Amino acid sequence: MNGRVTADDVAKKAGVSQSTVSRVLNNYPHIKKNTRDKVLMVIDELGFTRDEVARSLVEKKTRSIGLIVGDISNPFFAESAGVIIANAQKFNYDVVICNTNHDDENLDKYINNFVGKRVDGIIIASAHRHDSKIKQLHERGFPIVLYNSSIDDQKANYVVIDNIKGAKLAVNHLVELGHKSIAYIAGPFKYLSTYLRFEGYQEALLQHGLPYKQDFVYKGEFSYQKVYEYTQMLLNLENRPTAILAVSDQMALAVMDAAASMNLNIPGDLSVIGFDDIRMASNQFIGLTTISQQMEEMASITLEKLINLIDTDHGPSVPIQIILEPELIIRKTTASI
Amino acid sequence: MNGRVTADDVAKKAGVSQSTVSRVLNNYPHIKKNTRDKVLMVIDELGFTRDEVARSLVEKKTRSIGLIVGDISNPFFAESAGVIIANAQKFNYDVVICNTNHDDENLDKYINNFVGKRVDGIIIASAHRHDSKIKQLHERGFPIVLYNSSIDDQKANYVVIDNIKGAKLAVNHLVELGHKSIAYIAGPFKYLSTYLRFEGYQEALLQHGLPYKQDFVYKGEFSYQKVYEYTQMLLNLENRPTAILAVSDQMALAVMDAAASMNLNIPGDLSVIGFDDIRMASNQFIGLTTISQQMEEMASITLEKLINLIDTDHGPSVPIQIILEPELIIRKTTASI
DNA sequence: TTGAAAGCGCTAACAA
DNA sequence: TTGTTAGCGCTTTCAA
Repeated sequence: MNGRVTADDVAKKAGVSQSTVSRVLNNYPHIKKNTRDKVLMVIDELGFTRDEVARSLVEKKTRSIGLIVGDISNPFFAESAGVIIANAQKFNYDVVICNTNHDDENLDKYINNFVGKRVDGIIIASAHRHDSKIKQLHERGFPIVLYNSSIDDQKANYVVIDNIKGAKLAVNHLVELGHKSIAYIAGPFKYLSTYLRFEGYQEALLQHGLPYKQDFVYKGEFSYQKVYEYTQMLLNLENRPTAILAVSDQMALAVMDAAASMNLNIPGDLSVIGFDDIRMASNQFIGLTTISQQMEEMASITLEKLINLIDTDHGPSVPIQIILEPELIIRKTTASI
Repeated sequence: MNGRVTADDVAKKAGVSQSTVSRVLNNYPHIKKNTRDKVLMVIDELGFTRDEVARSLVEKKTRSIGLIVGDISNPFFAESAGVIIANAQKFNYDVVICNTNHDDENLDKYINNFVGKRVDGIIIASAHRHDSKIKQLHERGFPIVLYNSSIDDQKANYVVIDNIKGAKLAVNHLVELGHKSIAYIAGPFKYLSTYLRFEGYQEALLQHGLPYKQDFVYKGEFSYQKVYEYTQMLLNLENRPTAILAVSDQMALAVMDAAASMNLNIPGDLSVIGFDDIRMASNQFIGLTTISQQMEEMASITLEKLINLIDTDHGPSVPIQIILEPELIIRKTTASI
C-alpha cells in the first residue's frame, strides 16, 4: 500500500482544509451541506479510508479488545470466543485472540503484547492463579476481566460459576445413582477454577463418606492423549472406578473414547460426566451428562462488564465479581450402577 | 490509563534524548553500554511499554492480520482459526477475527474495518464468489488470500481443495456401496466452494447414470435447525434416500441427529457422509465418514502465503492459487445398502 | 462554517 | 555515540 490516500489528499482535491475533511468524517454538525457533499464525493472518488491507527493515536482508543484463551481447539474456548466476538461486533469492537497453549510464560507475554498494542481492554479465559501481571495491570486501572478463571487477589474482576458447587452437583448425581468409586480427571491446579472443582470433588466425597483415592485423580495437563491413556490405565485396574468425572467436556470426551476403545459400554460399564456443556455434549450420539457453565451468559456478561469498564474511564472501582450458578444436565452417559 | 508513561518520560528520567530511548528499544547496535543500561533501568522502573500504535503509524505495519470467517461456532472454522492463530504467533503476528454469520453485507463491512485498522493482511474464509471489494483490494496490491473459498476472478489468491473432486469421491464411495438414491445438503451457492461441490455431486451422479432429483438437494442456508428439519422431511418420504451427502461435517451432524431422532440407524438405515474432517468426526461415537480438506495444511499454507505477500512489499504479482487434494476418510457412517 | 496549528508517541535522517 | 528535528495521519483547540 504505497499509494495510500490521506485526508490531506482529499482536502486538496476538494479544495478545503484537512480539518474540514476530519469534521465530515466525524459527522460534525455545523458544516455547509455543500462542503460536506463535495468532501464526501472526493472521498468516494479517491477511495479514501480513514487511518484508524492514526486516529487511535490521538483518541487513545483502539476499539479492540484482547482475548486470551488456553486452547482455542477446545470447543469450550472456541464457543466462548464465538460469543465474545459476536457481542463485541455489536459494540463495534474488534477482538484479537491469543492462545497460551496453557503455557505460563505465554500468558504474560500476550498480556504485554496487548498492552503494547493498546487494546482497550482484555479478557483472560485462562489466568493462572498466581499471575502477578494481571493484578498489577488491574491496579493500574487497566480494564481487565477474567473469564471462567481467577487469580489469588481479592480485588480481581471475574465472571465464573460456582466451581465447588458444580463439582459437588456432579458427584452427588453419581452418588445418587449408587456409585461409590468415582475417579476424577482434574487437570493442572495452576488454574483456580480447576483447583476449586477438585475441592468440590473432595468435599462431596467426604460428605458422602466416600474415601478419597489419590490414584483416582489425574492432575496432569489438559492433553487429550494423556487423559486417554490415563483412563485406559484406570479402567484396566482390578478395582476400577464405576464412574469418572472430568473437569471439562473435552476431557470427558477423551474418557469416553478410551472406554469405547476397551469395548466398555457407557453408561452400562462406566458412567462419565463432564463440565462445560459444550455444544457437542447435546449431540444425540454423545449425550454427555455434564455441568453447564452457562457459557453463553458467562461470555456475554464478561464482555459487557469489560465494555462498561472501558467506558467508565477506569479508576480503581468496586471489583466485578460475578458467580453464576452451575447446573446439572443429565443426558445419557450416567446411569445407576 | 491516564498515567501512561512515554519514551519521553523515560528519556528525561534517564537524562538522555528520546531518540536514544527509541534506539535501545530497537536494539540499535552503537550505543554505549552505560547509556543502554541506564535506559533499560528506567524503563523497568517506570514500567514503560512502547506504544505500538504510534509505532505502527510511522512504520506502516501493525503486525496483525485480519481473519474473516462465516461462522466461528462451526468447528471447521474454529479449528482453522486455531491453526492460523498458532502459526501467526510464531511469526509474531496477532490475528483479529470477524464473523460474518454468512451475511453478505458483513463481509464488506469487516473488510473495510480491517483496511481501516491497517492490518497487514487479510485471510477470508468465507468469500462470496461475486464480492467485488476483494478483487479491488487485491488489485491495489493489498495482501489478501482466500481460504477454502474463492471469487470469480482469475487473479485472486486462494488456497482450497479440489471441491469437485472431493464431492465426486464422496458420491463414488456411496455408489460403490450400492446406493442409488443420494440426497445432498448443498447449502447456499453464493460460495464458490459450495457451488463446486454441488457440481461435483451432479457430475458424479451423471457419470454413474443416476438421476438428479431437485427435491433431494437442500440449497438453503447453513442452519443446523433447518437442515435438521429438512432431513426429517426427507426421511419421511415414501421413497426416501438411502444416503445423504453433506457439504460440511457440521451439516452432516445435523443430518445424523435428525436420523437418530426418527430412530433410524446409521449406517444401517441411512449412510451419511460429510466434508471437512473436523476433529469430532473421528470421535468413536460419531465416526463420520467424510472428505478431508487437510484443514491443518490448508490453514498453515494460507497463513504462510499471506505473510510472504506481506513481506515482499506487494506489487501485483503472480496469483497464489493452491489446490490441495481431497481425501476420502471412511469411518462408520457409511455402509453398503 | 471553516482554516491554521499543535500534538498524540513513535522512527529515522541528519548533524554534531 | 548521541541529540535535534521532521514527519506518520489523524483530532481538536483557537481564531477568524
